[in-house]
Amino acid sequence: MIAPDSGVQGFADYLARAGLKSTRQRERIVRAFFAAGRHTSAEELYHQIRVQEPCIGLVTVYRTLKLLRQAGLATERAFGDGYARFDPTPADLTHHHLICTRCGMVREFQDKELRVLGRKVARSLRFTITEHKLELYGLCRDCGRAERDRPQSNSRTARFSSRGEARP
Amino acid sequence: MIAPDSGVQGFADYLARAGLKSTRQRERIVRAFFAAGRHTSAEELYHQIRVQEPCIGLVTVYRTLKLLRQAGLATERAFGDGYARFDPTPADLTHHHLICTRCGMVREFQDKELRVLGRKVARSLRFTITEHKLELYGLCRDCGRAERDRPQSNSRTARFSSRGEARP
DNA sequence: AGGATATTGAAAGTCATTTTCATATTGGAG
DNA sequence: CTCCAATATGAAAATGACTTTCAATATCCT
Repeated sequence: MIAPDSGVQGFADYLARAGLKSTRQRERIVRAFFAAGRHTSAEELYHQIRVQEPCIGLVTVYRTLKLLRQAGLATERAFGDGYARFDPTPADLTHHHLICTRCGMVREFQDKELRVLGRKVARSLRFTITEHKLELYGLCRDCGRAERDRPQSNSRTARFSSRGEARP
Repeated sequence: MIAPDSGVQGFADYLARAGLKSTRQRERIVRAFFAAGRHTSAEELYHQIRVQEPCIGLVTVYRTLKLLRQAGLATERAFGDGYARFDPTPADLTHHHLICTRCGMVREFQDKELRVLGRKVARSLRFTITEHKLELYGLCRDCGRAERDRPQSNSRTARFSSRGEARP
């Protein structure tokens, strides 16, 4: 595990190393990012920050998230709802996702064996892993039951979920 | 393994079951999809089909791919280059991806243990799996070496790759 | 301080994908 | 076979997440 603010510090280090400047906006965005938990979208971050600090642009949020990714501190995900979601990378290494294609719920799980296996395979192919994505799509318990009762819902545009993911 | 045309047949069944109509366009698109191999984008399919059959719209390709997904015959992927890619679902169950974030190369690999483990975990969470995604992001051998020689390339817009993935 | 260099945000642009809508096709009922 | 209601099609327009442009501003090295 990693201490709460080490991500913020890590980003500062990255900026220094890369000869980039540290600004008030970047600091606020990065702090909000690490405080926000997981599966955060750019827009969500933007609105959270705007509450206390209206003078910040969505553009800068996007740019800072890109930097976080380049620094290896953020992992980008795509669950199929059209938004890019970001996770702090350390968490990334310890959890995976089950995504219900019916109700959109995202459930996390951990499995050490899976992680170890993944690394082993990658190493044997001489690949240096920086990010993981294990995503299993299917039906959660409730939706699985519902589907068995009333099969073949021919609903239009069953585009995975759409906004509002279920959080633990 | 599954016979070459069983996917096409499976789609016909799906249409019948769902009360949808079978058309010349859908047939051509689905046939092309199953013939195309893996990681096919909508645009690629479109152009392949246009060669022999100019009277088909990109819109219909998108719509048919959505149906294929609803039928459980296609799996959507997002490697980070901005395109949605589609794989026939049976293949999906037998291979995973290593994606180089520097040169964009996509390499497939298989690992039975990984698959079995994933299923086991999902079952223990009472989740019915329909699709898999194990994607490992990092540096391929060549890029890993290059990166060690000339570290911290602060290049603008290192947005994963961009078009033209490497195929085996 | 002073100035080269990087950063910001508003507005405009991009681009894959979706929606609209008028026209055409399908397939079951009669 | 013919009708016709329901479904499909495609061109054009819309959407919407994300990026680029550019003039104004902030950072930090000396």
